[in-house]
Amino acid sequence: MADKDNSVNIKKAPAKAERAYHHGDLRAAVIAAGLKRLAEDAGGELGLRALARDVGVSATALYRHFPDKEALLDALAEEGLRRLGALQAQAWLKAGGGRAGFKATGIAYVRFAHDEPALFRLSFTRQMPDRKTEEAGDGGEVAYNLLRAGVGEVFPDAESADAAALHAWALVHGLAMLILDRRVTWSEAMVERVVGLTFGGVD
Amino acid sequence: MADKDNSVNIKKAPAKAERAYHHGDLRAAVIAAGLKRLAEDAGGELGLRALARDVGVSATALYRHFPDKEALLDALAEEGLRRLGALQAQAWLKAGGGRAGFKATGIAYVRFAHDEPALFRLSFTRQMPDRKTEEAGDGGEVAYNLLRAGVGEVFPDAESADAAALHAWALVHGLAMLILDRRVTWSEAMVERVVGLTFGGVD
DNA sequence: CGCCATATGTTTCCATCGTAAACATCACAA
DNA sequence: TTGTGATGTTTACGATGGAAACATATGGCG
Repeated sequence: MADKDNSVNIKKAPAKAERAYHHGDLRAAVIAAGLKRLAEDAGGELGLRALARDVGVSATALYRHFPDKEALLDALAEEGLRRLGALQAQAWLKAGGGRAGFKATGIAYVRFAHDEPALFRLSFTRQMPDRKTEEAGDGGEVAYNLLRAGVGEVFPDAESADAAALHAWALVHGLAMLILDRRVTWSEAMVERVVGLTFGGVD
Repeated sequence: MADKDNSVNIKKAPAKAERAYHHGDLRAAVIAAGLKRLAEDAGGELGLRALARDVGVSATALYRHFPDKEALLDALAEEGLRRLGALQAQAWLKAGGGRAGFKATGIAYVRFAHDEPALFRLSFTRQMPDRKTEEAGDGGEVAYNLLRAGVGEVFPDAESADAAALHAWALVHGLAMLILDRRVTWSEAMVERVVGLTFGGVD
Protein backbone atom coordinates (compact mmCIF):
# COMPACT_ATOMS: atom_id res chain seq x y z
CA MET A 1 0.00 0.00 0.00
CA ALA A 2 2.03 2.89 -1.24
CA ASP A 3 0.87 6.33 -0.36
CA LYS A 4 3.63 7.73 -2.50
CA ASP A 5 5.04 6.46 -5.70
CA ASN A 6 8.74 6.25 -6.21
CA SER A 7 9.37 8.52 -9.10
CA VAL A 8 7.99 11.99 -9.32
CA ASN A 9 5.31 11.87 -11.95
CA ILE A 10 5.16 15.46 -12.89
CA LYS A 11 2.83 15.47 -15.85
CA LYS A 12 1.20 12.13 -16.23
CA ALA A 13 -1.79 10.65 -14.55
CA PRO A 14 -1.26 9.94 -10.88
CA ALA A 15 -2.28 6.30 -11.19
CA LYS A 16 -4.51 5.92 -8.20
CA ALA A 17 -2.85 7.49 -5.22
CA GLU A 18 -3.12 11.21 -4.64
CA ARG A 19 -6.25 12.01 -6.48
CA ALA A 20 -6.95 15.52 -7.56
CA TYR A 21 -8.83 17.53 -5.00
CA HIS A 22 -8.40 21.24 -5.14
CA HIS A 23 -5.13 21.45 -6.88
CA GLY A 24 -4.55 18.03 -8.34
CA ASP A 25 -1.45 16.37 -7.00
CA LEU A 26 0.11 19.24 -5.18
CA ARG A 27 2.89 17.16 -3.73
CA ALA A 28 4.36 16.33 -7.13
CA ALA A 29 3.90 19.89 -8.32
CA VAL A 30 5.78 21.22 -5.33
CA ILE A 31 8.64 18.84 -5.89
CA ALA A 32 8.81 19.72 -9.55
CA ALA A 33 8.83 23.42 -8.73
CA GLY A 34 11.51 22.83 -6.13
CA LEU A 35 13.72 21.05 -8.62
CA LYS A 36 13.26 23.81 -11.12
CA ARG A 37 14.19 26.42 -8.57
CA LEU A 38 17.26 24.48 -7.55
CA ALA A 39 18.29 24.18 -11.17
CA GLU A 40 17.82 27.83 -12.09
CA ASP A 41 18.62 29.70 -8.93
CA ALA A 42 21.68 27.66 -8.03
CA GLY A 43 22.47 30.03 -5.23
CA GLY A 44 20.03 31.39 -2.71
CA GLU A 45 17.76 29.73 -0.24
CA LEU A 46 14.76 27.69 -1.18
CA GLY A 47 11.93 29.25 0.79
CA LEU A 48 8.56 27.70 1.41
CA ARG A 49 6.74 30.88 0.54
CA ALA A 50 8.46 31.36 -2.80
CA LEU A 51 7.93 27.72 -3.61
CA ALA A 52 4.26 27.89 -2.76
CA ARG A 53 3.92 31.01 -4.88
CA ASP A 54 5.44 29.20 -7.85
CA VAL A 55 2.81 26.53 -7.59
CA GLY A 56 0.10 29.11 -7.10
CA VAL A 57 -0.90 28.05 -3.64
CA SER A 58 -0.57 29.66 -0.29
CA ALA A 59 2.44 28.89 1.83
CA THR A 60 0.98 26.78 4.57
CA ALA A 61 -0.77 24.51 2.10
CA LEU A 62 2.49 22.63 1.72
CA TYR A 63 2.07 21.40 5.26
CA ARG A 64 -0.71 19.11 4.13
CA HIS A 65 1.86 17.11 2.17
CA PHE A 66 5.04 17.53 4.17
CA PRO A 67 5.31 17.64 7.95
CA ASP A 68 7.84 20.46 7.73
CA LYS A 69 10.40 22.04 5.49
CA GLU A 70 12.98 19.40 6.27
CA ALA A 71 10.70 16.71 4.90
CA LEU A 72 10.21 18.65 1.71
CA LEU A 73 13.95 19.03 1.29
CA ASP A 74 14.40 15.35 1.99
CA ALA A 75 12.05 14.54 -0.83
CA LEU A 76 14.00 16.77 -3.18
CA ALA A 77 17.26 15.23 -2.02
CA GLU A 78 15.98 11.75 -2.66
CA GLU A 79 14.94 12.68 -6.16
CA GLY A 80 18.42 14.08 -6.70
CA LEU A 81 20.05 10.83 -5.69
CA ARG A 82 17.74 8.94 -7.96
CA ARG A 83 18.72 11.11 -10.90
CA LEU A 84 22.39 10.78 -10.13
CA GLY A 85 22.04 7.02 -10.03
CA ALA A 86 20.21 7.01 -13.33
CA LEU A 87 22.89 9.07 -15.04
CA GLN A 88 25.61 6.81 -13.71
CA ALA A 89 23.81 3.71 -14.87
CA GLN A 90 23.38 5.24 -18.28
CA ALA A 91 27.07 6.12 -18.48
CA TRP A 92 28.06 2.62 -17.39
CA LEU A 93 25.96 1.07 -20.12
CA LYS A 94 27.06 3.42 -22.84
CA ALA A 95 30.69 2.63 -22.06
CA GLY A 96 29.97 -1.07 -22.15
CA GLY A 97 30.77 -1.77 -18.52
CA GLY A 98 34.17 -2.91 -17.32
CA ARG A 99 36.98 -0.55 -16.51
CA ALA A 100 35.87 2.04 -19.03
CA GLY A 101 32.34 1.84 -17.66
CA PHE A 102 33.56 2.37 -14.13
CA LYS A 103 35.51 5.41 -15.15
CA ALA A 104 32.44 6.70 -16.96
CA THR A 105 30.34 6.45 -13.81
CA GLY A 106 32.95 8.46 -11.97
CA ILE A 107 32.90 11.17 -14.59
CA ALA A 108 29.12 11.15 -14.62
CA TYR A 109 29.17 11.73 -10.88
CA VAL A 110 31.28 14.84 -11.20
CA ARG A 111 29.37 16.06 -14.21
CA PHE A 112 26.09 15.77 -12.38
CA ALA A 113 27.44 17.86 -9.55
CA HIS A 114 28.59 20.45 -12.05
CA ASP A 115 25.33 20.52 -13.96
CA GLU A 116 23.02 20.61 -10.95
CA PRO A 117 25.06 22.13 -8.17
CA ALA A 118 22.24 22.99 -5.82
CA LEU A 119 20.53 19.66 -6.18
CA PHE A 120 23.77 17.75 -5.72
CA ARG A 121 24.64 19.72 -2.64
CA LEU A 122 21.20 19.29 -1.20
CA SER A 123 21.23 15.57 -1.87
CA PHE A 124 24.38 15.02 0.12
CA THR A 125 24.04 17.67 2.76
CA ARG A 126 20.73 16.35 3.99
CA GLN A 127 21.50 14.09 6.85
CA MET A 128 19.34 11.12 7.54
CA PRO A 129 19.83 10.41 11.24
CA ASP A 130 17.92 7.15 11.27
CA ARG A 131 15.24 7.60 8.73
CA LYS A 132 13.09 4.76 10.02
CA THR A 133 14.65 2.52 7.39
CA GLU A 134 12.51 3.69 4.53
CA GLU A 135 11.76 0.31 3.06
CA ALA A 136 11.43 1.86 -0.35
CA GLY A 137 14.64 2.34 -2.32
CA ASP A 138 16.88 4.88 -0.73
CA GLY A 139 17.52 6.54 -4.03
CA GLY A 140 21.26 6.21 -3.73
CA GLU A 141 20.92 2.49 -4.10
CA VAL A 142 21.68 2.40 -7.80
CA ALA A 143 24.80 4.46 -7.35
CA TYR A 144 26.03 2.21 -4.59
CA ASN A 145 25.53 -0.96 -6.59
CA LEU A 146 27.40 0.50 -9.51
CA LEU A 147 30.22 1.45 -7.22
CA ARG A 148 30.60 -2.08 -5.89
CA ALA A 149 30.42 -3.55 -9.36
CA GLY A 150 32.99 -1.12 -10.70
CA VAL A 151 35.37 -1.75 -7.86
CA GLY A 152 35.12 -5.44 -8.56
CA GLU A 153 36.23 -4.74 -12.12
CA VAL A 154 39.16 -2.54 -11.32
CA PHE A 155 40.39 -4.11 -8.10
CA PRO A 156 39.71 -7.83 -8.23
CA ASP A 157 41.83 -8.11 -5.10
CA ALA A 158 39.01 -8.65 -2.63
CA GLU A 159 41.08 -7.79 0.40
CA SER A 160 41.35 -4.11 -0.40
CA ALA A 161 37.95 -3.83 -2.03
CA ASP A 162 36.41 -1.81 0.77
CA ALA A 163 39.19 0.71 0.89
CA ALA A 164 39.27 0.90 -2.88
CA ALA A 165 35.55 1.55 -3.10
CA LEU A 166 35.76 4.31 -0.57
CA HIS A 167 38.80 5.66 -2.33
CA ALA A 168 36.93 5.92 -5.60
CA TRP A 169 33.88 7.46 -4.04
CA ALA A 170 35.87 9.99 -2.05
CA LEU A 171 37.80 10.99 -5.14
CA VAL A 172 34.81 11.87 -7.27
CA HIS A 173 32.89 13.35 -4.37
CA GLY A 174 35.81 15.52 -3.38
CA LEU A 175 36.38 16.65 -6.93
CA ALA A 176 32.71 17.49 -7.21
CA MET A 177 32.68 19.49 -4.00
CA LEU A 178 35.85 21.36 -4.87
CA ILE A 179 34.29 22.35 -8.18
CA LEU A 180 31.03 23.44 -6.58
CA ASP A 181 32.87 25.49 -4.01
CA ARG A 182 34.97 27.13 -6.70
CA ARG A 183 38.25 25.78 -5.42
CA VAL A 184 38.75 24.16 -8.80
CA THR A 185 37.31 25.18 -12.11
CA TRP A 186 35.44 22.64 -14.15
CA SER A 187 36.97 21.25 -17.28
CA GLU A 188 36.00 18.09 -19.05
CA ALA A 189 39.61 17.19 -19.72
CA MET A 190 40.72 17.84 -16.17
CA VAL A 191 38.03 15.63 -14.70
CA GLU A 192 38.89 12.88 -17.11
CA ARG A 193 42.55 13.03 -16.24
CA VAL A 194 42.09 13.11 -12.49
CA VAL A 195 39.41 10.47 -12.40
CA GLY A 196 41.48 8.31 -14.69
CA LEU A 197 44.26 8.16 -12.11
CA THR A 198 42.11 6.02 -9.86
CA PHE A 199 39.48 4.53 -12.09
CA GLY A 200 41.89 3.13 -14.63
CA GLY A 201 43.15 5.08 -17.59
CA VAL A 202 41.44 3.08 -20.31
CA ASP A 203 39.94 5.37 -22.87
CA MET B 1 41.06 40.10 30.33
CA ALA B 2 41.01 36.89 28.44
CA ASP B 3 39.46 38.53 25.49
CA LYS B 4 42.21 39.35 23.05
CA ASP B 5 44.73 36.71 23.86
CA ASN B 6 43.38 34.26 21.35
CA SER B 7 45.25 33.31 18.24
CA VAL B 8 42.63 35.16 16.34
CA ASN B 9 44.78 38.05 15.34
CA ILE B 10 43.10 38.49 12.01
CA LYS B 11 45.23 41.25 10.71
CA LYS B 12 48.84 40.36 10.84
CA ALA B 13 49.48 44.04 11.21
CA PRO B 14 46.99 45.87 13.38
CA ALA B 15 49.11 48.84 12.43
CA LYS B 16 46.98 51.56 13.81
CA ALA B 17 43.37 50.48 13.65
CA GLU B 18 41.35 48.55 16.19
CA ARG B 19 42.41 49.89 19.48
CA ALA B 20 40.21 49.37 22.48
CA TYR B 21 37.24 51.65 22.68
CA HIS B 22 34.16 50.58 24.56
CA HIS B 23 34.55 46.90 24.48
CA GLY B 24 38.19 46.43 23.73
CA ASP B 25 38.67 44.75 20.40
CA LEU B 26 35.17 43.52 19.76
CA ARG B 27 36.06 42.14 16.38
CA ALA B 28 38.42 39.57 17.81
CA ALA B 29 36.01 38.71 20.58
CA VAL B 30 33.23 38.09 18.10
CA ILE B 31 35.42 35.83 16.02
CA ALA B 32 36.52 33.90 19.07
CA ALA B 33 32.92 33.47 20.18
CA GLY B 34 31.95 32.40 16.70
CA LEU B 35 34.65 29.74 16.64
CA LYS B 36 33.56 28.47 20.02
CA ARG B 37 29.96 28.23 18.88
CA LEU B 38 30.96 26.41 15.74
CA ALA B 39 33.00 23.97 17.77
CA GLU B 40 30.34 23.22 20.37
CA ASP B 41 27.10 23.53 18.49
CA ALA B 42 28.25 21.65 15.41
CA GLY B 43 24.76 21.73 13.99
CA GLY B 44 22.42 24.67 13.95
CA GLU B 45 22.69 28.09 12.48
CA LEU B 46 25.08 30.72 13.71
CA GLY B 47 22.87 33.73 14.37
CA LEU B 48 24.05 37.26 14.84
CA ARG B 49 21.90 37.76 17.88
CA ALA B 50 23.12 34.71 19.72
CA LEU B 51 26.67 35.60 18.85
CA ALA B 52 26.26 39.13 20.09
CA ARG B 53 24.72 37.84 23.31
CA ASP B 54 27.73 35.61 23.88
CA VAL B 55 30.01 38.59 23.70
CA GLY B 56 27.71 40.66 25.87
CA VAL B 57 26.88 43.25 23.28
CA SER B 58 23.77 44.11 21.37
CA ALA B 59 23.16 42.52 18.01
CA THR B 60 23.65 45.38 15.64
CA ALA B 61 26.93 46.33 17.24
CA LEU B 62 28.57 43.70 15.08
CA TYR B 63 27.81 45.84 12.08
CA ARG B 64 30.47 48.27 13.17
CA HIS B 65 33.07 45.62 12.47
CA PHE B 66 31.57 43.62 9.65
CA PRO B 67 29.54 45.03 6.77
CA ASP B 68 27.12 42.14 7.03
CA LYS B 69 26.78 38.58 8.22
CA GLU B 70 28.53 37.22 5.18
CA ALA B 71 31.65 39.17 6.02
CA LEU B 72 31.63 37.81 9.54
CA LEU B 73 31.36 34.27 8.23
CA ASP B 74 34.14 34.98 5.78
CA ALA B 75 36.38 35.97 8.65
CA LEU B 76 35.56 32.77 10.50
CA ALA B 77 36.15 30.75 7.36
CA GLU B 78 39.55 32.32 6.86
CA GLU B 79 40.54 31.50 10.41
CA GLY B 80 39.45 27.94 9.77
CA LEU B 81 41.70 27.64 6.74
CA ARG B 82 44.57 29.06 8.72
CA ARG B 83 44.12 26.47 11.44
CA LEU B 84 43.86 23.68 8.94
CA GLY B 85 47.09 24.79 7.34
CA ALA B 86 48.80 24.96 10.71
CA LEU B 87 47.74 21.44 11.62
CA GLN B 88 48.93 20.13 8.30
CA ALA B 89 52.27 21.83 8.65
CA GLN B 90 52.63 20.39 12.11
CA ALA B 91 51.82 16.89 10.86
CA TRP B 92 54.28 17.24 8.02
CA LEU B 93 57.07 18.21 10.36
CA LYS B 94 56.31 15.57 12.94
CA ALA B 95 56.47 12.90 10.26
CA GLY B 96 59.77 14.25 9.03
CA GLY B 97 58.55 15.28 5.60
CA GLY B 98 58.82 13.07 2.56
CA ARG B 99 56.26 10.49 1.64
CA ALA B 100 55.28 9.83 5.23
CA GLY B 101 54.92 13.54 5.80
CA PHE B 102 52.68 13.92 2.80
CA LYS B 103 50.47 11.14 3.98
CA ALA B 104 50.36 12.75 7.40
CA THR B 105 49.12 16.01 5.93
CA GLY B 106 46.35 14.14 4.18
CA ILE B 107 45.28 12.45 7.39
CA ALA B 108 45.46 15.74 9.24
CA TYR B 109 43.11 17.22 6.67
CA VAL B 110 40.48 14.60 7.27
CA ARG B 111 40.98 14.68 11.00
CA PHE B 112 40.46 18.42 11.10
CA ALA B 113 37.18 18.04 9.26
CA HIS B 114 36.13 15.38 11.72
CA ASP B 115 37.16 17.36 14.78
CA GLU B 116 35.70 20.69 13.68
CA PRO B 117 32.91 19.81 11.30
CA ALA B 118 31.11 23.13 11.30
CA LEU B 119 34.28 25.16 10.90
CA PHE B 120 35.55 22.94 8.12
CA ARG B 121 32.29 23.11 6.28
CA LEU B 122 32.10 26.85 6.69
CA SER B 123 35.65 27.30 5.49
CA PHE B 124 34.99 25.54 2.23
CA THR B 125 31.41 26.45 1.60
CA ARG B 126 32.08 30.15 1.69
CA GLN B 127 32.59 31.20 -1.86
CA MET B 128 34.93 34.00 -2.64
CA PRO B 129 33.70 35.36 -5.98
CA ASP B 130 36.56 37.77 -6.51
CA ARG B 131 37.52 38.89 -3.10
CA LYS B 132 39.40 41.96 -4.28
CA THR B 133 42.62 40.01 -4.03
CA GLU B 134 43.01 40.28 -0.29
CA GLU B 135 46.64 41.18 -0.20
CA ALA B 136 46.99 39.41 3.10
CA GLY B 137 47.54 35.68 3.00
CA ASP B 138 44.47 33.85 1.86
CA GLY B 139 44.64 31.48 4.78
CA GLY B 140 44.66 28.40 2.61
CA GLU B 141 48.10 29.34 1.40
CA VAL B 142 49.98 27.08 3.78
CA ALA B 143 47.85 24.11 2.87
CA TYR B 144 48.42 24.74 -0.82
CA ASN B 145 52.16 24.96 -0.49
CA LEU B 146 52.27 21.75 1.48
CA LEU B 147 50.22 20.08 -1.18
CA ARG B 148 52.62 21.06 -3.92
CA ALA B 149 55.60 20.02 -1.87
CA GLY B 150 54.05 16.68 -1.03
CA VAL B 151 53.12 15.96 -4.59
CA GLY B 152 56.69 16.65 -5.60
CA GLU B 153 57.80 14.00 -3.13
CA VAL B 154 55.38 11.31 -4.18
CA PHE B 155 55.14 11.99 -7.88
CA PRO B 156 58.46 13.30 -9.09
CA ASP B 157 57.12 12.89 -12.58
CA ALA B 158 56.44 16.54 -13.33
CA GLU B 159 54.17 15.87 -16.24
CA SER B 160 51.30 14.54 -14.16
CA ALA B 161 51.98 16.73 -11.14
CA ASP B 162 48.93 18.90 -11.60
CA ALA B 163 46.57 16.01 -11.92
CA ALA B 164 48.23 14.22 -9.03
CA ALA B 165 47.91 17.23 -6.78
CA LEU B 166 44.26 17.60 -7.55
CA HIS B 167 43.81 13.90 -7.12
CA ALA B 168 45.27 14.00 -3.64
CA TRP B 169 43.28 17.04 -2.63
CA ALA B 170 40.03 15.67 -3.99
CA LEU B 171 40.58 12.40 -2.17
CA VAL B 172 40.98 13.86 1.28
CA HIS B 173 38.35 16.51 0.70
CA GLY B 174 35.84 13.96 -0.50
CA LEU B 175 36.58 11.66 2.37
CA ALA B 176 36.14 14.55 4.76
CA MET B 177 32.82 15.57 3.26
CA LEU B 178 31.48 12.04 3.19
CA ILE B 179 32.31 11.72 6.87
CA LEU B 180 30.71 15.03 7.74
CA ASP B 181 27.58 14.15 5.82
CA ARG B 182 27.37 10.78 7.53
CA ARG B 183 27.81 8.77 4.39
CA VAL B 184 30.84 7.17 5.96
CA THR B 185 31.65 6.76 9.62
CA TRP B 186 34.92 8.02 10.92
CA SER B 187 37.61 5.61 11.91
CA GLU B 188 41.28 6.33 12.31
CA ALA B 189 42.25 3.06 10.66
CA MET B 190 39.92 3.54 7.73
CA VAL B 191 41.23 7.00 6.97
CA GLU B 192 44.77 5.77 7.14
CA ARG B 193 44.07 2.92 4.77
CA VAL B 194 42.16 4.97 2.21
CA VAL B 195 44.53 7.89 2.27
CA GLY B 196 47.46 5.52 2.03
CA LEU B 197 46.22 4.29 -1.33
CA THR B 198 47.08 7.59 -2.92
CA PHE B 199 49.57 9.21 -0.63
CA GLY B 200 51.94 6.28 -0.53
CA GLY B 201 51.61 3.43 1.90
CA VAL B 202 54.69 4.17 3.99
CA ASP B 203 53.88 3.71 7.61
C1' DC C 1 41.62 72.56 29.78
C1' DG C 2 37.66 72.58 26.58
C1' DC C 3 35.44 71.25 22.10
C1' DC C 4 34.13 68.38 18.72
C1' DA C 5 34.67 64.82 14.93
C1' DT C 6 34.58 60.12 14.88
C1' DA C 7 34.54 55.38 16.26
C1' DT C 8 31.76 52.57 18.81
C1' DG C 9 27.52 50.63 20.88
C1' DT C 10 22.15 50.84 21.67
C1' DT C 11 17.25 51.30 20.59
C1' DT C 12 13.75 51.05 17.55
C1' DC C 13 11.78 49.46 13.53
C1' DC C 14 10.82 46.54 9.38
C1' DA C 15 10.45 42.68 5.97
C1' DT C 16 10.94 37.92 5.78
C1' DC C 17 11.05 33.39 7.35
C1' DG C 18 8.98 28.76 9.20
C1' DT C 19 4.97 27.21 11.22
C1' DA C 20 0.90 26.63 14.47
C1' DA C 21 -4.21 27.43 14.86
C1' DA C 22 -8.58 28.52 13.35
C1' DC C 23 -11.37 28.78 9.50
C1' DA C 24 -13.18 27.68 4.78
C1' DT C 25 -13.97 24.56 0.87
C1' DC C 26 -14.38 20.62 -1.76
C1' DA C 27 -15.26 15.36 -2.98
C1' DC C 28 -17.57 11.63 -1.88
C1' DA C 29 -20.15 8.06 0.98
C1' DA C 30 -24.15 6.96 3.56
C1' DT D 1 -29.03 15.59 2.02
C1' DT D 2 -25.89 15.67 5.24
C1' DG D 3 -21.82 14.76 7.37
C1' DT D 4 -16.83 13.61 7.24
C1' DG D 5 -12.30 13.95 6.14
C1' DA D 6 -8.85 15.67 3.01
C1' DT D 7 -7.27 19.86 1.32
C1' DG D 8 -6.25 24.94 1.03
C1' DT D 9 -6.46 29.88 3.25
C1' DT D 10 -6.09 33.46 6.73
C1' DT D 11 -4.22 35.15 10.57
C1' DA D 12 -0.85 35.32 14.05
C1' DC D 13 3.62 34.53 16.47
C1' DG D 14 8.48 34.38 17.47
C1' DA D 15 13.00 34.70 15.44
C1' DT D 16 15.91 36.32 11.92
C1' DG D 17 19.15 39.85 9.29
C1' DG D 18 19.55 44.45 8.66
C1' DA D 19 18.65 49.84 8.22
C1' DA D 20 18.21 54.23 10.73
C1' DA D 21 18.31 57.26 14.41
C1' DC D 22 20.15 58.00 18.65
C1' DA D 23 23.72 57.84 22.56
C1' DT D 24 28.39 57.78 24.28
C1' DA D 25 33.17 57.54 24.84
C1' DT D 26 37.82 58.68 22.86
C1' DG D 27 41.50 61.18 21.41
C1' DG D 28 43.20 65.07 18.50
C1' DC D 29 43.51 69.91 18.31
C1' DG D 30 42.86 74.57 19.78
